[in-house]
Amino acid sequence: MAGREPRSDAVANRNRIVDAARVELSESNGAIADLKLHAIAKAAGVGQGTLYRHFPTREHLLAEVYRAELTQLVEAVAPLLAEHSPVEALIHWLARLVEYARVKRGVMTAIEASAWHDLYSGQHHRLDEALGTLLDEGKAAGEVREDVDATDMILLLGALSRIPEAEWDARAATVVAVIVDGLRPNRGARQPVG
Amino acid sequence: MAGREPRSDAVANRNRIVDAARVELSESNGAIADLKLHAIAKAAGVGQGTLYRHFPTREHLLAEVYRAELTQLVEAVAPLLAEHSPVEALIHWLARLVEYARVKRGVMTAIEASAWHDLYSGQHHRLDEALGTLLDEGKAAGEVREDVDATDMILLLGALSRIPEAEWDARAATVVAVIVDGLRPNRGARQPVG
DNA sequence: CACTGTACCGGACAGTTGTCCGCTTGCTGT
DNA sequence: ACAGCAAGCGGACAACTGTCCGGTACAGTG
Repeated sequence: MAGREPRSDAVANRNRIVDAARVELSESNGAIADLKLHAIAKAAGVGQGTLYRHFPTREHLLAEVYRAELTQLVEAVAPLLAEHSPVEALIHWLARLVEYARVKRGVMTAIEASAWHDLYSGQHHRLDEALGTLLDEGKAAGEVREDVDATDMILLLGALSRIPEAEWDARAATVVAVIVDGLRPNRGARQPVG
Repeated sequence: MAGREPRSDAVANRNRIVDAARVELSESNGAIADLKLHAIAKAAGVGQGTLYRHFPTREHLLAEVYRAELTQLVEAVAPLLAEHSPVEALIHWLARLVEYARVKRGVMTAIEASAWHDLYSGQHHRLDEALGTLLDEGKAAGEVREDVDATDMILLLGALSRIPEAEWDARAATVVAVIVDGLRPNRGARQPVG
């Protein structure tokens, strides 16, 4: 099941690619779309083939660059749940997500794409689990509607990744507020037409 | 303000481009990303330059292809508002949007991109107006929170465009339901952390 | 109808993404 | 040590997007 240890040069190359990406990203000031993969490969001293073998898509690379942030987000769930009610924990967690994304907009892209893509490769991304846990606790407490799952949340939160820099402060909070309010258990008031 | 009448050959070319795009789109069965602009230009018998002059981005072309559908959606607002309460009108309208998008997934892409892009060119897309009207009526009736505007809705509805074909039926309704419920006036229960 | 300017045409071209495949190199067993 | 081999490398290559500009032809004018 475990396959085999990766070769040492493969590991080294992988690290150099991520480092190069991080540098490019900080130099271009977080403009995700401006990442030139060819340039990254060159900066890392590897061929494009190597880059694409390690990171099939630009998003996989992004997710790796932001792994530290994503890990922090995942690990923040447990303490939040210990201290707050499920829904409050979710609200706090989303506030933290927004705060991260405000500074490093790339985080949102990484979350959206990586969690989504991993879903389709049949693996559970840790972020799915984080969101899933928050939602499940909320459902158990009767504070969250039953028909929403982590994937739905990722889809909805994807809206954040398309807020332009200049409007972030004005819109991010509103978008999150609408989503959170929409998670309330449906008391029959507003069923969509059948 | 009106500039000048477009030249006859320009009009003819524009039409042939849209027709060619429609054909390609129906042959590739609605796979938006598979549209090869080069191929469309060739099929229309024009150069790429001509294509790009008429439609600066792939989204502009898409919006034109789906203009009939978009117009129908816009024009459906008034009668819905005449017959239903604002929120019910909105719910019906969204149901209609989902129904369109179920068959022609490209509609969602067209809506998202064109409305969004037009917003930034300072023009009001008709779809913005449609959504804006629905929201404004809802606000006036006290049924919709004050802090949401049409742009927020477009951002949120963008979630629909990223639902994979296979999961459309399972997720579209849920996503819309969450958004609609989230539009309720906030009664102070779930303010995001300040 | 000839004339002129200008809106428009269309393909060449440059930049980027992503794939492919012959060559190289680290690992493993002897 | 050393040989064999699979994992891995890297650049050539193909595909697509979007730009640029010399040439074309439409539409007003005399």
